[in-house]
Amino acid sequence: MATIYDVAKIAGVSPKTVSRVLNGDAPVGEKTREAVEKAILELGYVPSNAARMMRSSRSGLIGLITGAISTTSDGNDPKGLPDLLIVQGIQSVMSATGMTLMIADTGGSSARVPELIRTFVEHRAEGIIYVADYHQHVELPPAPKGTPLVLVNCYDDRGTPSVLPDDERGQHDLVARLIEAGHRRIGYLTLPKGMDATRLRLEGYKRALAEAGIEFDPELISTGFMHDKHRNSAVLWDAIDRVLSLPNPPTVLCCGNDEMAMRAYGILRTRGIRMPEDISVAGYDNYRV
Amino acid sequence: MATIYDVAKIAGVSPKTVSRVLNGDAPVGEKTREAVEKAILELGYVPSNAARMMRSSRSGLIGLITGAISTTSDGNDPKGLPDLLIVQGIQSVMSATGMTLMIADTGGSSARVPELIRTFVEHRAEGIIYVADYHQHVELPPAPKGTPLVLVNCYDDRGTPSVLPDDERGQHDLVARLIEAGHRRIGYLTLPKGMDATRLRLEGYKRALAEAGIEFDPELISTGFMHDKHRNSAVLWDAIDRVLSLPNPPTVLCCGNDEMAMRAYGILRTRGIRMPEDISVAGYDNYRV
DNA sequence: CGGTGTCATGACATCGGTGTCACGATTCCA
DNA sequence: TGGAATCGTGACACCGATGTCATGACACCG
Repeated sequence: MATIYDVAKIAGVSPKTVSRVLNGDAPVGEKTREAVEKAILELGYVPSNAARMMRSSRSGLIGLITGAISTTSDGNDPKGLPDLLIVQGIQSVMSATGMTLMIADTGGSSARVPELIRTFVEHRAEGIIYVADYHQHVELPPAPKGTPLVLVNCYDDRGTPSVLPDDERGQHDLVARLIEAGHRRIGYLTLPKGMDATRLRLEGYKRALAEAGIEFDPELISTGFMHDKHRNSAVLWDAIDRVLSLPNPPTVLCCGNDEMAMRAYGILRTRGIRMPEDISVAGYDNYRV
Repeated sequence: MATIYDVAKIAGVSPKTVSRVLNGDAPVGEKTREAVEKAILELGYVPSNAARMMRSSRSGLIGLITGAISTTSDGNDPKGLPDLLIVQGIQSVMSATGMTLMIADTGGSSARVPELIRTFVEHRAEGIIYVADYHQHVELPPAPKGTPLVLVNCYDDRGTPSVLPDDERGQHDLVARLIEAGHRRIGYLTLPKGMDATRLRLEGYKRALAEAGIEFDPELISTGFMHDKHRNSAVLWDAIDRVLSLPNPPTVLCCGNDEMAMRAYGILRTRGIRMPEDISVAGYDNYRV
């Protein structure tokens, strides 16, 4: 691989002058510049990032750790946000900034995260982003000081900066809108218990009810989704059964994610229930099929 | 960020000895090793890949360019293979080899590929892999010699090594099996014309017929899928209509991808046609919902 | 007991760029 | 017209690792 010295020799100038042509950080004579550019093309010279980085101690790298690549094609996980879309967004911002985004996938096991962080630190990444599969609590090794770490879709105990979906607010707004549309009995098929999103959204649901002066009826709440995807259908059937057989059934079913909403359509239709005449279905998430 | 000199000073040894502890490439005294390891922990020292790379000229990096991340969540593209799965496979091999995989996404525009290749070359990646969305022909800038380039799901004119799905063989085997199962009239709903996969699979279809001594009937072939996803449904309806209204309709419908197969199920059911009593449906692809 | 080999370690050069400083040649302004 | 500012360029050191070679201390062998 050609070096800046090779280019300098061919162009008949000093390496430093070649560097100036490359970076445009100091004036260079017209003829000199042309000679250098010709030599660069001739050799197919590409500067070494490693050498450049050593001197300037700026790597231009941002590390992104995610499980998005290995988990996404299995569309059955309970997800808070489609993480691939997050990655896309980050990617587009990066390319606009001139930084290089290094993406590393956990391959599904979060145990590999520390190892990946270390690799990024070895490369002196100027920042590390960790995008979790779904809204959750995480335990990461302490970020080496000097390298900012940002958590997306998750948070830890150390107060590391994080970007989180506002599940409480989102659910609140949805329910508030349903109330505004005249609904008083709002069934809610939740995500599995124990997930942060589940808890936060339930809080949002309750707050919206409280604000409208409607009493909270725990009978209307049912878990409709499991981590174990094989049992999902049965669980959802049961949950829908339960709320529909109430003496005073809900006029709308609010679903914890869009996949549930899709399935609920099917289940309700199978039972001969018309939408939206008999009951409405609302979903809060972002799922694409 | 701490350097090897800082560690050496604290441990009271020379930098070279620290290097030896890190790499284990020469014997180091027991007590010395302990002192060095203690100093490393104390400083949170992580060796700089850039410096290491300069000396050894081995980057341990493999660059992967793909559009998988930005295009996949829109599940309506005609795909030859689910490229995310390919990326996953590569990732797992890499982590087993101790190499670091740098993934860069094209953000949908293949025009960004040369730029990404350059970035990888600047990082002195030891190999570059380009994974295309679907089986296709591509035109890439010449790979800088010394850096092996591998194309996946695509090929060029320069004879660059590539990994391709064997569409001809796969379709042939599928059709051969259908014939074996007793089918003689095999309808085929193809991918859009002009795609390599379409052409190759059609060849496989014809070869299987020829081998069984069945005459090829162009009436049984119909394009059932468009790049323009808005028109997909209409096109598929028409295609199915056409083949079903033949005087001698097919006993099985072979679909160019699994999405088509899924939709065909729906369309056929809507028309009151039973499967597999009236007609069978077969798909060849790998699509997950 | 001298010579040869292994062990443990350090001095020094080197990888390929860039920051700093120096220097001659112009240009400019008072 | 003389001193100052600017331009164009090169010499040199330096970033942080590691390869090469040298050195001193022992151990072993005949």
